[in-house]
Parts: sequence; structure tokens; C-alpha cells
Amino acid sequence: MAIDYTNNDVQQFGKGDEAKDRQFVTALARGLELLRCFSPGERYLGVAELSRRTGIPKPSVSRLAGTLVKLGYLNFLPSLGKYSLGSGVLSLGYAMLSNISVRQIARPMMQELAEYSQASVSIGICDRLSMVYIESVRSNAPIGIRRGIGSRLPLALTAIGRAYLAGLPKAEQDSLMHQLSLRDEQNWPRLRTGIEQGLRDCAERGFCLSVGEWERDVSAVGVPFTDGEGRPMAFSCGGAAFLLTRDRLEHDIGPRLASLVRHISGISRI
Amino acid sequence: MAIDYTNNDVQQFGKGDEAKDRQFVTALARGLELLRCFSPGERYLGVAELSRRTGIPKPSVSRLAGTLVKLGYLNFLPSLGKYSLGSGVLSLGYAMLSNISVRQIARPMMQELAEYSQASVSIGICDRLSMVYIESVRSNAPIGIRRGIGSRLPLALTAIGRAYLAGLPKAEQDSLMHQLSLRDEQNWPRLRTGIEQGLRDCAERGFCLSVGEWERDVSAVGVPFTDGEGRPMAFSCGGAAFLLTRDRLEHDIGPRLASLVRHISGISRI
DNA sequence: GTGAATGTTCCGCAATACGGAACGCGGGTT
DNA sequence: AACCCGCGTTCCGTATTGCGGAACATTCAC
Repeated sequence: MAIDYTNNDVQQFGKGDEAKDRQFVTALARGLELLRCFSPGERYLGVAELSRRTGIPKPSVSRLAGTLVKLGYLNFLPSLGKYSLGSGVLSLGYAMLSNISVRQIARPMMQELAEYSQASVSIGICDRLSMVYIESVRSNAPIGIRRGIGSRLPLALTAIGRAYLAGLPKAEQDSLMHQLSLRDEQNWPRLRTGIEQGLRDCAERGFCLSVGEWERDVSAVGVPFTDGEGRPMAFSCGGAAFLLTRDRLEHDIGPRLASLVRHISGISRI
Repeated sequence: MAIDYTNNDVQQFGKGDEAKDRQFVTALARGLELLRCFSPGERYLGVAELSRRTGIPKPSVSRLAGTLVKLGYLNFLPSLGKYSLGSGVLSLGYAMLSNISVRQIARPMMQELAEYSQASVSIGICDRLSMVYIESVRSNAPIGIRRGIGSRLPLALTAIGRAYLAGLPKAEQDSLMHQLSLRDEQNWPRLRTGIEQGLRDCAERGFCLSVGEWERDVSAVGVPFTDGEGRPMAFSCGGAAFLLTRDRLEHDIGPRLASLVRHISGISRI
């Protein structure tokens, strides 16, 4: 598994953070932060490791993790002395997915476009500074990595992320971009250029591109969308770069995806 | 949506419960209990409703929910004054799924059996007193409801649940059955009969049945399994009762599913 | 045996989460 | 309008509860 799935969207909750909010429950935030440490790359984590990652002192980690085990959100493996995610986390995700109705409406059309383009067509929403797939269908072509529902992609480098930003109200857009700039001041100028190109593209043509910018061999187009309940999200169609050339994305796939999204807007607006 | 998706596996956390455990973090448990209130049927819940469901007083619910919003696990809809699940819950579930390798190994064989039987083949693990699908493939026959990954099924009435119980060590088996009996004393005698039949079937033939016992028109066979990491789970093959007659389940599908699971045991044991 | 990891338990402390009461708000109903 | 009812939030005094340094076990490596 060469892909780095690590969740970079860390938030530290030092007890006396600026969140001097009397309405903020630290213990809850910390417990959830522990769960977030587990990612597809990091199956098993021990107390010390969790403590290092989150900055929470060991005894507290031990207590919180113990609680999470009792609740079924973590498993404890006595042989390793480590924790892994438990079955509890699954059903939460499912409850959320089943409440987003666009998925059912869009799936047939997505499937059709996937077959046509021999690529993957996905819908994503934003969590912290990543996009997360809530639906993804792929052509049954032999190649093509399976990035399933729930997988995370960076906001700044992908077509779906840029499209998402393009669909946001200015205020939220700025806020997210500000956070991005803080996280990676080094590369921000470069990232920013790509994002702003995306914003322009979406405004002018209704879709934006990422040609090998995230992973060398992957290209995609993205289109912003807001569902009937006002939830911002984005569609994308992406796959092997040698199949999805820039020309084809700009003149064929891009317009098709944009048209697909217009269709869905029409249907779900009723 | 006629199916009752409601999550019955409630746990109350009155502050001074028997959990006088100095190692138990109540605030965390309560916060997660709030998230659990949302199910595919219950998209939007307000403070009062959450308070009623969980027994947590309103101010505490307000505080905890506020915290969950800040963390991205809940959305707040000002127009309704209610909460819905946020994007944060998704990625947790995905991180867990991607760490269960049986899924990838088993999928092709599951697909094959699904086509052959014109039914759905699934893998499930247990969360509290429900089975939760971690993988599910279905034939592309026109009929067949889509129960995706993450959906919950009762332990006592389904083939997958009974098979799961059959695969557990005696102690855990007894513990779960005890909890089941407490939750529904009324029907326990009947449920128990079905479960014990399932245990016998699994011991004798390697699979168990549920013929219209959970939903009138749905029948299935189930087979217990334990993966390379010692995680107990169960396979099932189920679908329309008129296609999957008892005879066919007993003499064709059941043995085939049992054989499939033996294959997988062989592969993943390496 | 020593040393450096790990994870858990102890326990005194005070910060923290708690929850009853009160407040403000909107939307019915008479 | 005046009333009421249900909701959600804020207040604030309280003691509960979670906290974390220190000490204590274990295990591993060499």
C-alpha cells in the first residue's frame, strides 16, 4: 500500500486552548481525537503512540481509550497491547450516508459516465481540510484503484477539492484557504495558484481540472454542487492520466460532468 | 422506507451508573451516545429530542452537541434548529474497513456466489446487539434491496447473526445471549429456540438458516468465520424467499457458502 | 543485570462538566 | 393582543470528575 493515507488534519486540544469556551467539552474532543489517529495505514496504536500523536498525557489516553473500548469504538489486542478501531464507528458513517439522497439519484448517471470515460466518478464532501468520498462508482475496466466511500483526498491538489472550494460562499472559502495556508506555508504559493485557476475555471466553464497534480498518473475534472438541503459538495471524474488527457478532460469529460450535475440540480431542486 | 432502522441498542449513562469506574470518562460516553441517536430514519434531531432519547439533561446535551459541531461530527441547521450527522463520522468508518483484509480476498468469490444464487452475499461483524455489514455484494438481478456496508441487522433473527453467535467462544456467546434475553424478555423463548437451532446447525453442517424469520420474504444462510487477526465475523447469503427455498438453501447454497468460507480460511491462514 | 521502553494504578487537586432555574424566543390557540 | 407551550441557550454555584505527575509494574534488548 504505497499511498499515504495518513490523516494530517490534526487538531490539538491542549486543555487550556483558546477554547476557553465554557461550552466546550474537552474530554469528548480528546476521545474523538484518539479515534482520528487511526487511519488505513495505522491499524494498531498503543497508549504511548497515541499520547505522542495527540499531545494528551499517557494516563489520560489510557482512561479515554479504556472508555472507548467499553463503548465498542476501539478494540484492545492483548497480544500486542495495542488498540484498533472497533465496530462502533461503522454504523455512524452509514447513518450519515443513508441520509444523503443525492447519492441514490445520481448513481445511475454516474455509472454511465464512468463507463463512457473508463474512469471513476465520485461525490465528495469536506471534512476539516480533506475531501471525503460519499459515493464512488467506477467503470469495470481492469485498471483503476479502488478508492471507496470514506477515503480522503487533499483539498488543494485535487479537482474535487478545488471544485468544492469554488462552490462555497466567499466567507467559508476564504476561511478554508486561510487554514490551508497556515498548514503548509512552504507550498502555499503553488497550491494557491492551482486553486485560483480552479476557481476561475469553475466560474467560466463550470468545471476545473487537476492534471497529474495530485498523483502523477491521475487526472480528473471536478464540478461543484449543493444539494437540496444546502450541503456543499463536489463531483469528480478521474482516472489514469494516459486515458484522460487534458484535451479530453477539457472538451469531453468536463462538459459531460458539468451537464450531469446540472441534471441532478434540476431533479433534486423539485 | 418501511424498514425500522432505529438503533435499539441503547445504553443509558446516568452519571452515577454502576460504572463507578474511576477509569470511565462519562463525558465522552455521553457525546458518543448522542451521535448514536441518529439513524437512517432520524436525520434531524433537536436538543429536546436528544435529551429525551438519552436521558441526558438539556443543558448538557446542548453543550455536548455544540462541541460535536465544532469538531465536525454534527452539523447544525439553523433553519430547523436541529442537528444532523457531520462529515467527521465517515472517515472513521473507512479507516476501520480498510484494515479488514478479508474483504478484498473474499470479494471475488462472494460476487461469484451472488451471481450463481441471484442473491446478496455479505460479511458482518457485531456491534452491541446488532450485526453490521462490512462487505456486501449482490447479483445484478433487478430485484433485491440494497443493504449496503454499515447497515444493521438483528442478531437473533438473521442467519448471519446466528452464525456469528455460533462462531464465538462459549463465554462471549453466553454473555451476548444473556443481554439479548434481558432486552426482550417477552420474545426471548422464541428467539432462543431459533438461535439454538442455528448453533446446532452450524455445529453439524457448518451453516445455519433463517427462512422468513426476520422478514417474511427474505431467507438466508449464515456461516461463522474468524479472520487472521482473531476477529469474529460471519458470512451470509440471502435474498428473496421465493428464490431461496429452504430446500435450496439446505442442499445447495448453504454448502456452497460453507465451502467458500473454508477456502477463505485456508487462504488467510497463510 | 541494567536500561529503556511500555502501560496501569494511585491519589490529591482544582478545573471541569454538571444541571436546576431562569431567560428569551417563536408559533400556536383562544 | 394576551396567553401558553415547547424549545434552546445562558447563568452560576457546586462537587464531581477528569486530570496528570509520580510511582509502580512489565517486558524487551543487549
